[in-house]
Amino acid sequence: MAEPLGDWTRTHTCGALRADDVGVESVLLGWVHRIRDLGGVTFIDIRDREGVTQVVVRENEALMNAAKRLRSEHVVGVKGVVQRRSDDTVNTKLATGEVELLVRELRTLNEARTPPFQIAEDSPVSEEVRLKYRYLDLRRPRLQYNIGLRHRVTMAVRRFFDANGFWEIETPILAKSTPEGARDFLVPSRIHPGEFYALPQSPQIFKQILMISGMDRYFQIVRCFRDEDQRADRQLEFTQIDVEMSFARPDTVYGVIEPLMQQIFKEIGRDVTVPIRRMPYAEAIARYGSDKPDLRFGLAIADVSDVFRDADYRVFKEIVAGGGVVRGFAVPGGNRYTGSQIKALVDQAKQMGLAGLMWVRPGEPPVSAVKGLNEATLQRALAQADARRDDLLVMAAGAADGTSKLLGQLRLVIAKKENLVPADSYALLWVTEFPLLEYHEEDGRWYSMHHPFTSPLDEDLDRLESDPGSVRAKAYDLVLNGSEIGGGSIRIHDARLQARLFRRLGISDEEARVRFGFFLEALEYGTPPHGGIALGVDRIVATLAGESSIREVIAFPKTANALDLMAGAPSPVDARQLRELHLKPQG
RNA sequence: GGGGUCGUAGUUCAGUUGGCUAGAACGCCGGCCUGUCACGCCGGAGGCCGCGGGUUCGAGUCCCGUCGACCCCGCCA
Repeated sequence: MAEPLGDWTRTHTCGALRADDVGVESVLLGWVHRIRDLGGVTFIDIRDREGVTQVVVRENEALMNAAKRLRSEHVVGVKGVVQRRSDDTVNTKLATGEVELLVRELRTLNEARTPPFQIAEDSPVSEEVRLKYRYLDLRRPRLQYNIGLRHRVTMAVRRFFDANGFWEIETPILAKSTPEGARDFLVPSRIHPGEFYALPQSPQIFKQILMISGMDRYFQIVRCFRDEDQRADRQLEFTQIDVEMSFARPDTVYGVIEPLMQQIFKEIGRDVTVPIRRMPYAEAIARYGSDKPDLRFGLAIADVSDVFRDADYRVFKEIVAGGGVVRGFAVPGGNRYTGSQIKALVDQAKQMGLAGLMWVRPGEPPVSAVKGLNEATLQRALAQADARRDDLLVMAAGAADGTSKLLGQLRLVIAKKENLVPADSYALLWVTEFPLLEYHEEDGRWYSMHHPFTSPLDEDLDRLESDPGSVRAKAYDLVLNGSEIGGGSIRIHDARLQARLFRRLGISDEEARVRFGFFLEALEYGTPPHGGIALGVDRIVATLAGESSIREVIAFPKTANALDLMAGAPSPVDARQLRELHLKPQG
């Protein structure tokens, strides 16, 4: 039976009491964490967000009876006196473990049904059950920590930007659809039949306009929406730290974001060394087969094409002669692999799409999968790939980017399988000089790799029409442990260049006007050079929390199937609502 | 859109080749216990084996469909 709180005021949280408080009268309010009923004495652990405190009920029959009726997760208030625990009963696992509260009054403020899973521990529970009872899961230590960490990170971000002259400015959630890019979430307009707002995929155009508006330095911790399929690191709605600066070069952006990352990592007690390493996109692809290389471990890919240009191995020789490459990397400790282990590796590679995987085992003489290769060739390959005595060199041949990308995937698989990823380590990296454009075979046109407002590198600009694939952009990604946690660019601030780029993208002047007319017009009213970046809060916090899914750092996430299992969204709506919005169900 | 893993007490799981009267641990309920802190001890309740079909003398187990969770590919300017 629930009792009123009455005139009780909380004097301490459940994480507050210390030896200094002995003798103090205290009121604690919280949930029943655990009960240990020993017959003549009952210990109750009371929990709130700040911690757990042990309270003791004894000697008072009415209190003892009341305590008997308590169950896990009931909400209680206790009033009593703080007393020191005897030396042999101090609990060093609790921050409050030197003291306990001797209860004089007990109020059951609310009862609780038996929860579907244990709250007091992070015992394993299926994600389905956890998501349905998210409010209970959020009480457990793991999510309490994660959500608290997220709060500390976003607060650190706000403090940082405020201290550095940035204004937090809100941009519309009901925005205009820009079909380029991800699928938009559409919101039907009641007032304008047949017309729609779109939820922002990012506030890109608005923040650029804010630069035109002379806001100079902007940031926003902002929700973005993309109606695409989910992943462990992707939700329909996610949160970005959106940043834009006037008069910025890439270095200006790095110079702001690097100390920001230092502040963020401080929240988990980690230092970040600045400047953060930088690597051009082309190198990332060649050496790691990825535009977001995980640099917590080695296994860098080496090009050994030269070794095979004239070697007695027709397959590789012909590939190299045809403009292809031979690339590979050394697997640390791979020299001790048994034949079946190597076969498993080769099978793995084939499954991932490599035509074949050649291997060389160092030794005197080296042993190779391919017969007829002379020792000198093998030694040269081993040396070129920097393979050590106990390594195993694996190589593949084919087109440069494709081969590296597949080797890059193999690299990740092997690193994971061989435990080569150091626990508790963080590797930050700027990937720079992304290509401006990429060609899509399906419709035979060029698309922006980042977005159509990205500025080309000045020195590549004259190839925009003649060799668009070779034009690099003033675009950069921030990579943490092989995960893309941010991306940005210097923008085009010249209306003529912007129009030229739209033409390159096959967007007619007419089409550009319909889609971005207001923005193109704005560009003509004195746009400062500007640029910025957007960082993924969910991914950053997940990595800092050691979580592999961003669902663990979002209070109310959706499932991979885009459902909110707790609230039951999405759901059908009344016919009346549809009518007001001028919508008709299909079929 | 495609591929993979999974679905059995409240929870996490076990359940050989089809033979089950479906088990364990934790949780839950009752009792005992005056220094526990994952308290301990004794006892008890609890199952549409996700759902719908099929094969079979017989299905938790095999087959088909479906729903749901997770992972991956496509997709994510």
